[in-house]
Amino acid sequence: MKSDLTHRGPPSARTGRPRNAAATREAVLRSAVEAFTRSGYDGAGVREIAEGAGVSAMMVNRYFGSKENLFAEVVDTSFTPRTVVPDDLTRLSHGIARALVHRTGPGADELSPFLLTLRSVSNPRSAELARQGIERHVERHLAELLGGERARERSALALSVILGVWLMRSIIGDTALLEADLDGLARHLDGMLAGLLTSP
Amino acid sequence: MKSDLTHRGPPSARTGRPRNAAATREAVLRSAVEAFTRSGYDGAGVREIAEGAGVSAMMVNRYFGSKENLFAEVVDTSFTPRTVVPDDLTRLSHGIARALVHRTGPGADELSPFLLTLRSVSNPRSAELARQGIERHVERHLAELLGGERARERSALALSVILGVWLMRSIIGDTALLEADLDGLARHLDGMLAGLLTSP
DNA sequence: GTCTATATAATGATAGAC
DNA sequence: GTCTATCATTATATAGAC
Repeated sequence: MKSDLTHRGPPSARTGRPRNAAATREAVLRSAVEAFTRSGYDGAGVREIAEGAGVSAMMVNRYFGSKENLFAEVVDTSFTPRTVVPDDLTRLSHGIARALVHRTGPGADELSPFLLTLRSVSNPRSAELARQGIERHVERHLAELLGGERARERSALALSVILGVWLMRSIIGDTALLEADLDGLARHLDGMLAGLLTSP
Repeated sequence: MKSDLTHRGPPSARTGRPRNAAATREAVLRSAVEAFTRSGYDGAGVREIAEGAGVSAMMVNRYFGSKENLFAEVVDTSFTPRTVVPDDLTRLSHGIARALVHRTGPGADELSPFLLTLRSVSNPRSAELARQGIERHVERHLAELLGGERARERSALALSVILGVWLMRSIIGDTALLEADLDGLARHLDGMLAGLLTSP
């Protein structure tokens, strides 16, 4: 059957994007961030990712070699902007607690490296890639910010709390946490993190 | 091809178990607990579960209707014995912290409702079933133990910490948490949980 | 009560045309 | 640079024999 260029065809016909390797790669990567964050490593298919980028499924392997390689790049892309752990130490626990409560509420933005991690840990390969992302990006950064003894360990523990709350509120949808008073929640989290983040 | 009863055939030939509906059901359920805990809802297949029980894949749907129904029973089975949250209030946070560190170390037993939950949250259906299991079993129990104001909310927050640590140590395998001094880790966790579990 | 065999759909990856 | 078409595999679920 001949292709109908008014409905199907190369990207230029559908998206206005010209045939361009870099632009296509970028579009696939962006679509992959969304799909993997929404459905996890196993739950997102290469067809779905390709469709989100307006290209055929073949392009995914063309530019990234395999689904696993694509996921590795997605992890780095997703962890690069820091939005939960602030850049300075003043009122660190307070800032993290507020951001955490705010970004795990209903209707919050659905693009977070923590969501990506939580939904991809059931597969050992993607879990390992997520581990590297966490350690190299947020954990190391927070540990440098903290300094003092066992900074790395305290940083990892703080991240455990962040991941646990993100899981219970955003993914599991625990009733008590979703109906809780937001200020009270933030106060509890602030208290827990403060004991961890202030040098022992 | 004719079946060779010395190698294949009904369960009585392989496992010594007689043809018995209740025993077969039980065997499938036990195998399913292991498989879902090891690989999560999407990662575990009915063939694999059936093989672990020494029966054919057909038996799974015969006795449980569908994979999803089977998972619902697995959640209840897995959450029923309480091993992390103790039954009395004395030194509650201390007991939880110690049990948590002990059961998330390398070589710890691999059968926990928290592992089952963490590896099944990427699928919305199994995540919802896990939510019900958490709320009806551990969260409610711990809240009753706590009493006081916002007991349910504080219970859910404590479970967030437990899940977060379990995730980072057992599943993600965070280097800093696996190499950390165990007593120091338990002390930090005790401190965080104590502020949460003692009435505000 | 349990089996083999099959229906149906979806997956990641690849070959070859244009 | 991108496509269509297809490969080989795997998934859950079901039909019918014994």
